[in-house]
Parts: sequence; structure tokens; C-alpha cells
Amino acid sequence: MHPHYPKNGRVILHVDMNSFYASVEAAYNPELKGKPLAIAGNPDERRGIIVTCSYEARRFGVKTTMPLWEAKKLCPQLIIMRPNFDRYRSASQGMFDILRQYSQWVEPVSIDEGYVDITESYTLGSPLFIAESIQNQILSQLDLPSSIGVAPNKFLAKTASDMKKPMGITVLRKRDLPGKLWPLDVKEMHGIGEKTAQKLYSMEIPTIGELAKANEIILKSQLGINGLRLKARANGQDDRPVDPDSVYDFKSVGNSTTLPRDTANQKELLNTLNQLSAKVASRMKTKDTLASTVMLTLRFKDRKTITRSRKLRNPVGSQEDIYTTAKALFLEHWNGNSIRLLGVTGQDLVERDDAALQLDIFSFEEHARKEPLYQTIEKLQDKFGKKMIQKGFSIKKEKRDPHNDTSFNKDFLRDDK
DNA sequence: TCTGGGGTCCTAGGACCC
DNA sequence: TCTGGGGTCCTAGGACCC
Repeated sequence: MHPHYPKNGRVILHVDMNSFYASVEAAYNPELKGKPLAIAGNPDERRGIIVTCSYEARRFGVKTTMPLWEAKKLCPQLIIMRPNFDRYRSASQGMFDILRQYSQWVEPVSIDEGYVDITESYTLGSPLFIAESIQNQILSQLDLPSSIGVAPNKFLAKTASDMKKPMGITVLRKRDLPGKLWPLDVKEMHGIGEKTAQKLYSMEIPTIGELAKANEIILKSQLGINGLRLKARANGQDDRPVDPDSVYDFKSVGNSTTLPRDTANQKELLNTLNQLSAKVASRMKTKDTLASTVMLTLRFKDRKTITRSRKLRNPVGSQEDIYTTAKALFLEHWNGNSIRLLGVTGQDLVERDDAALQLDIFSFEEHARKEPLYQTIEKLQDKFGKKMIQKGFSIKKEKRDPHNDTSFNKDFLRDDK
């Protein structure tokens, strides 16, 4: 299935779109080019934050996740737009279509970045030539800037694409590590966030180079197996394959909302919960999936957040079923304090057809206890047809072929991400 | 005037089973 | 009498990423 691993290694690209949402808006409306532009998630100014901003805005100190009011203070002439997800989705689709012209081994990571394994694409030119060609094509066809990392594995490719923005191409080979990677602060490393960086500092591991030669016993005791993985990455080791199928393996579907104001009004909260359940149900329907577990998220006024979940005997997909469980969890666990955010998530997802089958086998067992077996079999024959029953329920869904599957864009890109 | 919304993966304790 | 060791499932929380 996956490209074999040649003796002389793989060639992986990581393509990362620069300030994607803002760039797409500027491509739609060229008057926005060269101006400080920010996309803000929430129209409410009190709670709004910057999702993406142009490089011009960054020059004023505006950053992603910054509250809107703060950004305006730093840059009064900042142009603020709401997100237009349809535009971003179609731009993303265009970008991945371009990548697939160079290799079938394309793994979308998010709406604006992906990996390409070009090990077997050598007939098209050198890796650097392919990277330049992709970058030029994305710019000329979509009017969008990107950065590309070229490396022997995913981690180094990801790290490389981050090194030169916007419109950079960076090659990162193993022999480049001492000069280019090891001098960097550990907090620059993908996979190390605030907490882990602080732990590493206190262990006197301030740079990626120190991490690369750190004591594994100590690393494991402080950071678990993640510590060992980080050390391997720091040494340029990463054998994760580029997997075009991973996009289908979603594990959960959730919707949440920060309320316009904190409230302890039960009716209002349940009403919101109902709306969130409807969103989750409709998204699960387009993904043709059911949830075996429903999770409720509550964030209180002080931002303390709790989750409560329940595994169900039978998977659910309807708005009513999801809401019933979410509501029950809410009534069981809400302490009456003011709520800032509510969320509903479906987890343990199963495909709809498989779920229906499970249900019927379950009811088969139920019925078999209560009535003569032949009656049950007759009923099931009515339902499935005689052939299916004779086959003994061995009805398997065909495995999807991602390279010949037009539902790709529907599933992955049409869903708000 | 504080800090959105969508996810993934890992850990850890308790229940339960053999 | 007074208690092993291993495994899985469920639930909750935390770290991280875009």
C-alpha cells in the first residue's frame, strides 16, 4: 500500500499555506493586498479572537488567538473580516488537487497543510525542482502564498516548512541538523508546548540539541514515552508514513459555543445544548457515522472546564438521541454555576451500515430468547432478504478507495474545520 | 474588556474478569 | 485465612496542534 522504503530514504514535502484565511480573502479581493487584515472567529467583540492575520498586520504585533480589542489597540486601521469557510474549503481543494498532480501519496493534515511523499516522483525532476514547481503553481493558479519543507521524513519536513515564511522553500537533511535544528530553543519544536518546554528548562534542556543527547531514563521518568519520541525526533528520526487514508479516520465530531454572556438560566442552556446536538447530528449524517459515546463539555465563568461522557448500548446519530444523552449528562453534573461554554461531541464513531447491522444482531438475540427461533428468522428474512440471512450476517462494507473516491472533498472539506 | 472552536493522543484510576 | 498478576473497558483530564 504505502511506498516501500528505499535504502537511500524517502523524500517528503510539507506544504504549509501562509496566513491561509487572510490570503484567500486577499485573493478574492485584491484591494485587501498589502493591508493589515485579520480574520476573527466571533463577531462579538468582547469574546472575539484573531484566527489568522496578514503579514502586514503581524508587523503591528497582531497575532493569532489575540483578543480582538487588543489587536485593534495595536493596529487601529486593522481590517477585520468574518471567516468565509466556503472560500477556504474550495481554495484548499484546489491546493490538494495541485499536490496530487505530483504524487498519489498526499496526506491532508488540516485545511491549509499537507504532506506529499515524492520518493517515487523522481521522473518529474529533483525534489527542489518539484517543490518550486508546486509553489509556483499554487501562486499562479490560486494566487496564494505557501512555504514548503523538503526532508527525509515528516517531522523534518514540517520543521523545514516553518523556517522560511512566507514563500520559502527549505531543505532539511540529516547533516543539516547540528547547524539548523539543534541550536533552536525546545519550545520551537513541533510537539513541545508551554508545559513541556517549562519541564525541559527545569531539566536543564534548553535547546533541541540538548534534547537530542538527553538521558533517556530521566526523559522517560519526567515526560513518559512522549519524552523518548521527542528525543528521537530531535535526532531526525521519524518513520511515520504519509497516509492518504488518515483523513477518513476521524475519531470524533463535536460542536461547542461560547455563550454571548455567562448564564445559569437552565432553559437557555438546554436550548443551546439542543442546537449543538442538531449541529453534531447533521455533521455526523454527512459523514455517514453514528456515535457510541456522547460527551458534554461545560466551561464555567472562571474558565474551569469539565467533560462528562456516557457510552451507550447502541450508537446514536439523530438530534433527539444526542440531545437526550447530552441533557441527561448536563442535569446530572451541572452544579448550577454560571456557564461560559457548552459543547456536545460524538465519540467512538461507527459507520452507519455497520451500526444498523449490530443493532439487528442485538435484537436477534433479544428475540431469540423470547420466541421460537423460526419466527425470528422469518422476521429477519423479511428485513434483509433470504440471501443475507443464509450468509450468516457476513455483510461487510467495501473498503473505500481514496484515490478513486469523489466523496473525498465532500467528507473532508465541506465540513467546517 | 482576557483568552474561539475544531480536533488528536496519552495517562491514570477504578471496575471487572480470569 | 487477609489476598497475586495480568488484561480490558470506561471515564476524566491534560497537553498539544491548527
